[in-house]
Amino acid sequence: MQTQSDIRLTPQRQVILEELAKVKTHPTANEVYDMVRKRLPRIGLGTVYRNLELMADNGMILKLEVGGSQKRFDATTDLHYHIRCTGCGRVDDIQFSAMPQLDQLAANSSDYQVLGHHIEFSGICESCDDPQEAKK
Amino acid sequence: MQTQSDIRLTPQRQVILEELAKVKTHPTANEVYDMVRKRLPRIGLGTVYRNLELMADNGMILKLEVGGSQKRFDATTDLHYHIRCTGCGRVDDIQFSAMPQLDQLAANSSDYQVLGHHIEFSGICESCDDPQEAKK
DNA sequence: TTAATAAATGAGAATGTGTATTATTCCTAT
DNA sequence: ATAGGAATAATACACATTCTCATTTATTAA
Ligand SMILES: [Mn+2]
Ligand SMILES: [Mn+2]
Ligand SMILES: [Zn+2]
Ligand SMILES: [Zn+2]
Repeated sequence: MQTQSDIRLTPQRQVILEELAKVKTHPTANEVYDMVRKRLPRIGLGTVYRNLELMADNGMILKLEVGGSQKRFDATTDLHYHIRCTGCGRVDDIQFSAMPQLDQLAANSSDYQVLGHHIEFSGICESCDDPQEAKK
Repeated sequence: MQTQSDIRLTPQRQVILEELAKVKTHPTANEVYDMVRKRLPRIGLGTVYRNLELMADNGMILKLEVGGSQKRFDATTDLHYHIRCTGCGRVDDIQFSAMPQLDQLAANSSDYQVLGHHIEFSGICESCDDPQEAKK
């Protein structure tokens, strides 16, 4: 039995992990593809999707199913929350400490076996808040 | 100025609203389409999408951008939280009281103008937890 | 009431994200 | 070196959602 299964560290997987770890932007699969392609020009988009999914299943990275039409990925796997700009779609971390005790509350008030939770704030980021700034 | 703008209550919109209000299941656009079609057999799927979107923009209903590949809709607009079954995808309400003060916390720890938040729990629903039950 | 104008609809095409298929390449273990 | 299994690249496919536009329906102004 292993949740952290022994997945083979192919060159593609290594580069995907490294590039994802470099950024704090919670990139989409396509954005990861673009980053990775600079180092592995022949990699396929399917490989990126397949491996991001696989790494998320193995707990090596997080798959964020936030608002908007695309899933996003996060190299930081400890429980933390996010805010999404309704203007431009960017996703940033929210720094205050997580509240794992919420899971117990949810378990008490439902018939589910609760596995976890995520909080997604929405708002307007600095660039979108200040159109003058953007025009300059 | 009106957030709750004066949207015309066409027969299509009325039926969409009524059918959505009937259920507690947070249906997808397609599921709403199926419900509505029993009363308005000639309605177009595009009309359902267009009006669900418009009603959500006007605060008449909620659009839930939860995990999974489809958006879901909710006739209950006051702040409350949801849990999604990772087995079958169903979405239910979580009954404990909302925490609007979280928005202030998020505002303090970010550069965003915070507009709101949503909490999505994940877990296993009763039917999915009990395969025997499902087989019967 | 009627004519003009505007808004909404229905049908279907188009877009975009993500998944499945498959032949080929790459590892790994004998 | 060889055989079996795993991973990849290319591409086809699925499907949720949006877009386009001709037609219908509602509103407004004579
Ligand atoms: Mn993060
Ligand atoms: Mn609800
Ligand atoms: Zn923004
Ligand atoms: Zn379930």
